[in-house]
Amino acid sequence: MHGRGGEGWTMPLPGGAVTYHHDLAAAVTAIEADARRNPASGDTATGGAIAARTDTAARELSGGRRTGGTESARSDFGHRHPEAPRWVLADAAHDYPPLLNAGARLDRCRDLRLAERILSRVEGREPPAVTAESDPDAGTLFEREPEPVDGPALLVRLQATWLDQRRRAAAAAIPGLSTLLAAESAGALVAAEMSRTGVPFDRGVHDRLLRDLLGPRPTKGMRPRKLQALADKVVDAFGHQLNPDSTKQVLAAFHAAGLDVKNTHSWELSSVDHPAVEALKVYREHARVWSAFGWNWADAWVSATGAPGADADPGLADRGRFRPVYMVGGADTGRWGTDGGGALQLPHAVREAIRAEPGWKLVAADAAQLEPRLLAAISGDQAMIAATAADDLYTELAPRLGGERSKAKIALISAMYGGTAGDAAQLVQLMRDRFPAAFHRVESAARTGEKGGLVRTWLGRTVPAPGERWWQTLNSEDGTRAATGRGRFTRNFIVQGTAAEWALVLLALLRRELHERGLGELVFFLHDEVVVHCPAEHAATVGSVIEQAADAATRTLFGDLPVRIPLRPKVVDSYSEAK
DNA sequence: CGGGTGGGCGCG
DNA sequence: AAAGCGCGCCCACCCG
Repeated sequence: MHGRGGEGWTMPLPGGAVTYHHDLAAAVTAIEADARRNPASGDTATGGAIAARTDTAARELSGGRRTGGTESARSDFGHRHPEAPRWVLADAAHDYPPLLNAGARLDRCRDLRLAERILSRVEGREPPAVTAESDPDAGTLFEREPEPVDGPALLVRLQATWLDQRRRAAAAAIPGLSTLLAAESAGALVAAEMSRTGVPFDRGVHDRLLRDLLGPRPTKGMRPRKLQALADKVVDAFGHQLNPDSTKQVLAAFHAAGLDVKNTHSWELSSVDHPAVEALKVYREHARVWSAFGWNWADAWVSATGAPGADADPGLADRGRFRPVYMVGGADTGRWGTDGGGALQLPHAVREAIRAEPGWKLVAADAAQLEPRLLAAISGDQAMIAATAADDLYTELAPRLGGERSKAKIALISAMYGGTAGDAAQLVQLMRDRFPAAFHRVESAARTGEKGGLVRTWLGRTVPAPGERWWQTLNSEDGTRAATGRGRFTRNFIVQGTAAEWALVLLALLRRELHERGLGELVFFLHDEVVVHCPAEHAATVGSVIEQAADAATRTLFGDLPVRIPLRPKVVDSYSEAK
């Protein structure tokens, strides 16, 4: 055992002994280091009030089954230290930040909360709320009434939960599932680390952008000067007082002007001939920047860099870090969401404020046409897979999909989203004729969804089962509409969800490589793009590391299938220069 | 007054 | 109830 006398308890459990440590962060650091010095010591078990490592976990998820098949090798992502601990956490979003604050970094983990959601949906159920349990003998974290436990009792519960999940994952017999669980958990570590690191942000640049757009920061309760001028223009155009923020008042004003508009969406107003339209559009665009990403937002979400001496250096006085909170798997498709900070909706108008610190660079990389490339892969459509060799998939496919790049794009996007408007329906028919396998893949996902069935991503993430209400409305007009809507959702789910898991594997690989080679910090992730902040002299290396990580992610998911998913890095000083 | 909903729009 | 998927966040507005 690695538990040292007086630091905690050790107890034998069905899946292997676990040790509880009073000072978990210190234990983590010591055990991680020991695992590197002595990779064979995989039978050590330890843990703490919020984390447990089991020897069963270590064997199961790393060395033990490596010879038995490709699956565990995939879930290790080619790990250099396959015997290293995989920490079992009830909820990394809650449990990992304190460890980071104490200076402990986890190499890899199993996040029981995230795994529970994936497994529940695989089983066609909704995940229960996360609870820490009272009765240590009763079972898993996710049963019975919530009542907090800690110390050894929680360890027992963690152990039981892990064993229960392991059994259910095996019973599901989905080849990619353990890879998905590992990738989701790696994402939880990345998210916590990125929130802690933060995106390098220059408040001086942000203030200048806001001043150019809105005028100086107003006193509380007032509109900025330029925004007020836009509001006045709207009022003048209508010829009477109204609040441009009020949809109701704006709609009434258009009706009073004799214009029969159903709503005030910008696309609806595009066909309306009235002097207020242009002013209103500009007003709303600027008002959004002000309210959602203005000075108040920066006050709330941008904090000190944490770098020593930064406060003393007047040249760095405006420097800070944007620290949003990410929700791993926040969307049903597995995409991340944000719980404050709005990181995933950051408007281009303020991206210039995201700047590398002196002597450093940002390496921003995005995957071009990620979803159609993945559709090619998951459908096995040979012709479309061959086309992924091209840098621009739409241009490559244009001769076979309507002749122009823009038409090929509509054809593919409409096939993936279920679009029918305009000439989409006709272009989707071209998809059916030229790429039948890809077409059939999304069509069958839609049909399954319409009938209330379950569809899964490539690695096995599963769509939520329809609720009772859905079945009750089945033979009504509401039911028809619900079925159509669910078909569109499941159609898109298999593509968007597979893209999300490709990105998770990419993050896992990139995180480890950057850390092991000490190249830089992962600071931002946005569905299909990543940003690394690194010393200028490492920027070129980081670029190739990103490209290699993308290739490795593709191989992890699809093996030798000749699909190509390039991630093109760009070295910049400001995020606004990317793309 | 506080919470919930809908409109509108930012991002991919 | 949208041009077709997934989100978050702000405001106005409505309700209790």
